[in-house]
Amino acid sequence: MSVAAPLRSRKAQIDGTATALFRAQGFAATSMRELALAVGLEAGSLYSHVRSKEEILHRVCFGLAEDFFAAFAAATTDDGQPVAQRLRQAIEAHVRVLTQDVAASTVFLHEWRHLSEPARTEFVTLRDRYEAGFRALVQQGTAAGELHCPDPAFAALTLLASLNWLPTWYRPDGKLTPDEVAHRLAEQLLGGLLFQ
Amino acid sequence: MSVAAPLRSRKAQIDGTATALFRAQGFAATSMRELALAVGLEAGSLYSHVRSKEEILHRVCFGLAEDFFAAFAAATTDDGQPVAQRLRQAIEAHVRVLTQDVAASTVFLHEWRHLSEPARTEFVTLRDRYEAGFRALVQQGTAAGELHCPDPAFAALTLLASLNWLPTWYRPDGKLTPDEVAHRLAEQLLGGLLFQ
DNA sequence: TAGGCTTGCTAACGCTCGTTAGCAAAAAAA
DNA sequence: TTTTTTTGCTAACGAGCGTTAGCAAGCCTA
Repeated sequence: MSVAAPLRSRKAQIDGTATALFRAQGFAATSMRELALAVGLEAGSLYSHVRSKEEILHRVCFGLAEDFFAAFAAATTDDGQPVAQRLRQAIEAHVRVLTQDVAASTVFLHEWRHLSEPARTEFVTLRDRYEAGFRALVQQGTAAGELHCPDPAFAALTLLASLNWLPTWYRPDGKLTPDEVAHRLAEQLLGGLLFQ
Repeated sequence: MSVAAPLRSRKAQIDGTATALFRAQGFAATSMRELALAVGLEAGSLYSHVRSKEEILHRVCFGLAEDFFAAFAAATTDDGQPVAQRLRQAIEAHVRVLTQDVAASTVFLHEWRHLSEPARTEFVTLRDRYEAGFRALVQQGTAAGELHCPDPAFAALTLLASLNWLPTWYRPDGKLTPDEVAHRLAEQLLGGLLFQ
């Protein structure tokens, strides 16, 4: 039995470090030698654990996509409640995934462009399907008279937009817990800023 | 008098083409040879018009920063009106700058990280100062009882966040004019989605 | 017409990139 | 114990990078 068993496998450690570097500098501006140094290996040694640089990006992007879909499904399957409530839960679920791993979220949101085909197209398709889920909720809510907006598709788009800038400013060590951030965001987006 | 005088100077053409490439692929993933090809020159010839690759990025980032400051100032100097109205105008002004040149906006929002010091720090300082302008508006509006939010700083942050995702989805040839987009966004963010 | 700036070319510089081959030690499996 | 797998190293590959030097042709000014 090894005395100091690694908490994470080397592969997971490489993925995590790469994610942090991709976030800070971008995929293209991060070299395998840089990654190796951060992990404590030589450049060539990385390839004992990882097939290529892009494979890491692929895993991060599609891994997070799964997280988003799972969270959305869990938040919206309860059909008993009003649509607005389910939308609120979907918002909070989205924020929770974002805050859970800010680095991975940033990579998911910005670095997927560096995937080569066909992964890139596959990713965009997933992304569109996820957005369609939000759009459907807003549409149902509007139809049911629970929400008011001139254009549900537009509203859904800008709603997600509001959430997806979060990784650029959110700090895990800030004074608000992830759940508080999620709640306030949902409150502000659904209720608006105007006093009424 | 030359028959086919260029509409833009070569330098402006290079800046514009580079901006489009930086937007589509990122600064680091765009090579000077690629840029030269897109402009119709050889790689070395670019340096007759441009000092370095980073100089282009610098011009784009700081140029747009000026645009944002100018638009914000013009939108908020009229002290006669209520704060909420001035905030609405600031939002619409921000959106107008974003939509005016989506490519440059995207570079401004994402690629500034590739500036080297001291330009990078200088840029971040400008960005912070701009955000502080919005924060002050929201704070004044809340103090005046025109806006209701638990945390003005948080609200200002997420307000700008909502706007800054726009370049990722906005299409100039879409069915909404820039002014309509600006108006709807302001409406939705200030009024919220909930029917009330 | 002469001089100097502007614009663009070709060729090359030193450097870094992602990745691979070949080998050695350690760890796990038999 | 022997064998196999895992992990890591060094060295190097071909390619692409940003940038520069040196030169030629075209243009404006005098």
